[in-house]
Amino acid sequence: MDDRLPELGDLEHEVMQLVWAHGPVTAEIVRERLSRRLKESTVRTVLRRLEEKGYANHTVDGRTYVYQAAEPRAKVAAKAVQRIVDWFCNGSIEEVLVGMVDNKMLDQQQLRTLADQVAKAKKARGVKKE
Amino acid sequence: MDDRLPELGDLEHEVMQLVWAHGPVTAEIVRERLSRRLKESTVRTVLRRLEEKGYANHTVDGRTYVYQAAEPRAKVAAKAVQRIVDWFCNGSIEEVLVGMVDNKMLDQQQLRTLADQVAKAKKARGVKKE
DNA sequence: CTTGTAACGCTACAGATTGTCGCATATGCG
DNA sequence: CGCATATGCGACAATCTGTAGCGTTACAAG
Repeated sequence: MDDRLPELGDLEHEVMQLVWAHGPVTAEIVRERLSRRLKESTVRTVLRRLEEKGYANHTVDGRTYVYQAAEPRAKVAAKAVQRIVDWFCNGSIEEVLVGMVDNKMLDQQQLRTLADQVAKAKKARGVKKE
Repeated sequence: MDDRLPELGDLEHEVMQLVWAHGPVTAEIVRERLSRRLKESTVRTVLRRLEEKGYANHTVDGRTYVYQAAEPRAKVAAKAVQRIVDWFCNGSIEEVLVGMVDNKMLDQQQLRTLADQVAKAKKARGVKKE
């Protein structure tokens, strides 16, 4: 339930973005929305590999495969960040965040807002647990 | 000044960790401290590639190359995180952080401590800046 | 100046990824 | 029961990475 998802290539990433943003999709749909114009088989291969990697699932509707994200985007992003943190620092998120502030990527006001937002979110759904 | 550093392989990463932790080092030093026992040429290749990728610099001391990190670890980590954020979300760090909280990777207390720490750090050295 | 030795970089190479397809195959619809 | 079509599979080239062997160069001793 906490497996390390493999990294994605550019195309794979673009496809996942579509899946996340557009909800359940077919290879055809993805193909249309994609920036570059590719053959269907190409799109299918990517979708299949995405599923192998654990990023997506598919259900069958008639003879059509419908893909959807296996995990919400935010969760995947969070895991990715967690990995960065583990990799570089001693798992110290603080160090990283401070680094971001140092690099003007995030200011303290943003952090404060964030903290509140998080607290609120936690209270809102953290209570009912799961 | 804000170039996207290429990603690192496992060995490259381990070497960078040594460089960051151990300060200026020679290929020999790295070789000794490394977990796996490799040939010197292997270590040198890695160091050279690390330099090509912009992670390290080297100066010459006599006939010996001395490598050191081009950028502090925290900064690189911050950039990596920033990339994740840009890649996955709309650049919304909040979304990612909230996701981390949702996944029990970070609790609000930690966030609060962090916020304080950041504020303090900013006051300490942020004042003399702009 | 010649030569041995140590420190370098260059080139290679195999294995894993990733982007891209062509093609044989399976299957629902009319 | 055929046909059109949606799928998967196998392939291939380009890259990236781990790992080295080797030829080259520079400095110190003879």
